[in-house]
Amino acid sequence: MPSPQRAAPDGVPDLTDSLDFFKALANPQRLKILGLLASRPAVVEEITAALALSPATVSHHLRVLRQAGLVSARSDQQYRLYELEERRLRQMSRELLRLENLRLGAGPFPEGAFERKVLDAFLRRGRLVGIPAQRKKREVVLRWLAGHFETERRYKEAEVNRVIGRYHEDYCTLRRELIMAKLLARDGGVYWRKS
Amino acid sequence: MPSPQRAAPDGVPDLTDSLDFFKALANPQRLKILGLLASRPAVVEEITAALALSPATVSHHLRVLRQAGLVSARSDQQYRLYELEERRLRQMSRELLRLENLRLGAGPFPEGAFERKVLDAFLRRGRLVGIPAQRKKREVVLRWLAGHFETERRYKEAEVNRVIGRYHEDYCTLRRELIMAKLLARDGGVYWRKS
DNA sequence: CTTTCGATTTGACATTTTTCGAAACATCGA
DNA sequence: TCGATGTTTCGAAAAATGTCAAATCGAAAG
Repeated sequence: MPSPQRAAPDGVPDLTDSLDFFKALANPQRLKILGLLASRPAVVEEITAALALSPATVSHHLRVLRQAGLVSARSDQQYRLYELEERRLRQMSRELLRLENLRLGAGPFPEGAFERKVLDAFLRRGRLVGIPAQRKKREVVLRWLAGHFETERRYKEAEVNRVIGRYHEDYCTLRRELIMAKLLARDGGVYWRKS
Repeated sequence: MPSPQRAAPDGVPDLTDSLDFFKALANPQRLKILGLLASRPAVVEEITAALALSPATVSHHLRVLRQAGLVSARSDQQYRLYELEERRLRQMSRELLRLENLRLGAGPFPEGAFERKVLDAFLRRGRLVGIPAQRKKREVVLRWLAGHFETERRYKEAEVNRVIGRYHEDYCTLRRELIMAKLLARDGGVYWRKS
């Protein structure tokens, strides 16, 4: 069984489980071992002879494979017969296909991480200390700024200037940028928040 | 592109290719990166912010993923947009299912490796220097010995003893063992090779 | 043209992984 | 019981990998 003690809660596939699986496959000797076992079950010494490795090393590799659920072992006399677990291969093959699982496994994309970083850099005590030159970052700041306008409300130009002025002295540039970014719309002297 | 320069000859899947693939997946950070990219393409800095790693490290991981064919990169302005290569995932998912590939990748089971090792240990200048006590090894030696009898030919007991005697003085024990192992059959005083 | 910014490469360091010999187990044969 | 045999565990050395800071590269902004 592939490490049931750290099963993930409730449908969220455990990243650790997949990780063990891929780690087990991420080694040439272990791939060869699986290739051998794909033909038929075998005892340690046979694998040792086939790969020119020490018994200790082969035993180690088999342990890794066993913990990944890729092989199973039966004791026969003084021997240990290792066998490929094809079910596990099929299961992980399916797992690989469903990208949804990967997505959940890593958690949802932290949509705000980049934004937060930018705002951290450009905000001091709630005020903008600069206007990013980079388009991507500027957009972040502008979206943040637009968030301080109420939706469904119409502003006179002086009101717009005052709102922006709370965060930066250059309300003139910023107001223009907000318009260009289509975050604010204007009709005559009246402004309102868009989107 | 997944390293086309070391494509394996003629249908035999390259073990190295699979190895790169699994190595790329055998790391928690890289799994997370794939999880993020499963949602949507992203630039390096976004991933950096999401994983709390240095840009250098993220860049390194992305290189590994790219060489495994798992992601592709497009240059957009000064940014680099990384995208998940779902085709590659599907392809390897299929690959994983076909154990035949694994089998070929590692080469056929060297059926004689263990046998050769045993015979190496018990043969000196073409003669048996002992009779293995272990069942498995003894069977190897007996099969080898039986190979020196012609099929479809009937031997008198004296002939059997002479043949065995070429390889070991204790033809008596060995003859009995060959019978017990059902490699030789006897009817009255006449022997013949079986199987 | 110079500066800035995002991305990559390089060099160094710490951690992990692979490997083997020696010792410990466990089972079988005598 | 004892000795032999196959396997596993332990300890240590060697190799590979992950990480970051600093240097470098390339494109965009001023």
